[in-house]
Amino acid sequence: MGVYEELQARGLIAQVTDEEEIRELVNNGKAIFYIGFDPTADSLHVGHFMALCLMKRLQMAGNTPIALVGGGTGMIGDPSGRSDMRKMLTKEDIEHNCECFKKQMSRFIDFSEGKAIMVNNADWLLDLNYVDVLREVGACFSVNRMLTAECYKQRMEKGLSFLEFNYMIMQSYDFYALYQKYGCNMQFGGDDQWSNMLGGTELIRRKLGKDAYAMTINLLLNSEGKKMGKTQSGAVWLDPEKTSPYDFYQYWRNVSDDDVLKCIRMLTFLPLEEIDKMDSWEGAQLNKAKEILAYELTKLVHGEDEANKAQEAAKALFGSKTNTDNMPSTEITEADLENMTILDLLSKCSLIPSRGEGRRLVQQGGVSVDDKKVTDPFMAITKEMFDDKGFVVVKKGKKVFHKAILK
RNA sequence: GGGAGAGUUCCCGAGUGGCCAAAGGGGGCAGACUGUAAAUCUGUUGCGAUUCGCUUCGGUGGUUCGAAUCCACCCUCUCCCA
Repeated sequence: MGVYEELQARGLIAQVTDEEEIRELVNNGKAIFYIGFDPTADSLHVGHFMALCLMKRLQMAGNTPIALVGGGTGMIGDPSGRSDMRKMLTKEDIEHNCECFKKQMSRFIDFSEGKAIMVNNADWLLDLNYVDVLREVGACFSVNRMLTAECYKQRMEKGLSFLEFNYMIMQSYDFYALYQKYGCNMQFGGDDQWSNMLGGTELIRRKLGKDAYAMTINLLLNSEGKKMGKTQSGAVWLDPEKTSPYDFYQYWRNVSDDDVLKCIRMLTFLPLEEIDKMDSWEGAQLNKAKEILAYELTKLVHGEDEANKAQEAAKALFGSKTNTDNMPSTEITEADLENMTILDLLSKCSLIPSRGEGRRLVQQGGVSVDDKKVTDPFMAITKEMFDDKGFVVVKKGKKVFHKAILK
């Protein structure tokens, strides 16, 4: 089975421009492909992770990936599939984010000895001359056609600025530039990028009379059709500073039944035969599959050590024994203990956004300290509580554990 | 440039002088039930406090005893015309 068939079997492939040709190139390691990442934040997230995995799979099959960091396109902002305009980032932010991206990427992809290339489109986009670009590539685009593109649909109702409208042209220009510079013959990306990618193949055809190909991968959607990798507090980040390995593990540990297998298939590197066996799992066994998913992903993103720690911490907390070794923790001092109530402790550990929220939690029976339910929002936290072990375990709801360590 | 309309709490969306910290829904959080799932039911959801106070309805001023609600100017967006 070639890598193309594997991608297919994993449910990753969404759309392709020319199946036969792409299969041929990719399976024989002849593809030089690029995937673009716009620096919209200071860390990559789960959506990017899928693209990185795709890169890795193809790289392992002998193809050459080009990771493109969007220092130039980030200045514009991709309107694809969005109903509102992105917040404009400052140049400094973009540069900073690019650096963060580069660091994280090099942990996943092997850039040594020309096995992969990293580029930044700021290098060619920022110096473009407006009139030259209009004459060189602007003439190749039909506004009529562009306006019918799927990616602008949502914006046709709420408004689309000229700035964002040009995003497609910039991305097309990237492909065109990479084709000439590196012989890049393919572009991959999330399915929401389809229109932008077609713009590139079209431009290459018109300007150079050559064929280039595009392929999109399915977005990771949950059974309700929403993008996965998002929590109420924002994205699930790959940066351990922004989403701890434990939280990362927990996110996947808690996916719904309907989504486990799909996630394992799309995101992990487990052999397909093994995954197919899990297909028939139900009930408690299916719950086991979630554990596998969480462990595998945490291992991929944060390494084996962190994955083990996260798994042990989770097992200990949700199992019977109380192994507190790897629990998220906060240090408090003796001075903090002065007149400290449970509300103070909760906010010290960042478990509540406001004291009112904490009060409510206690009233509804959602807080416990060392396994004893707290009923009084003014319960004093005293030094004696820390006596035997030097820390106290605060539990919020059923799943959030935190260790307060007395320094 | 001319005309019409809109901007409300995390989101959608009611409210058009006092009874409004603001209906309803979504989402979130907590409780029950469970498999750390889903579904369901219950409670809760601006900030601080032991029956109270404080800050919010695009911005700035004004009218009024009192404004999310009325007036003026400004900003942003949508639509129609150019």
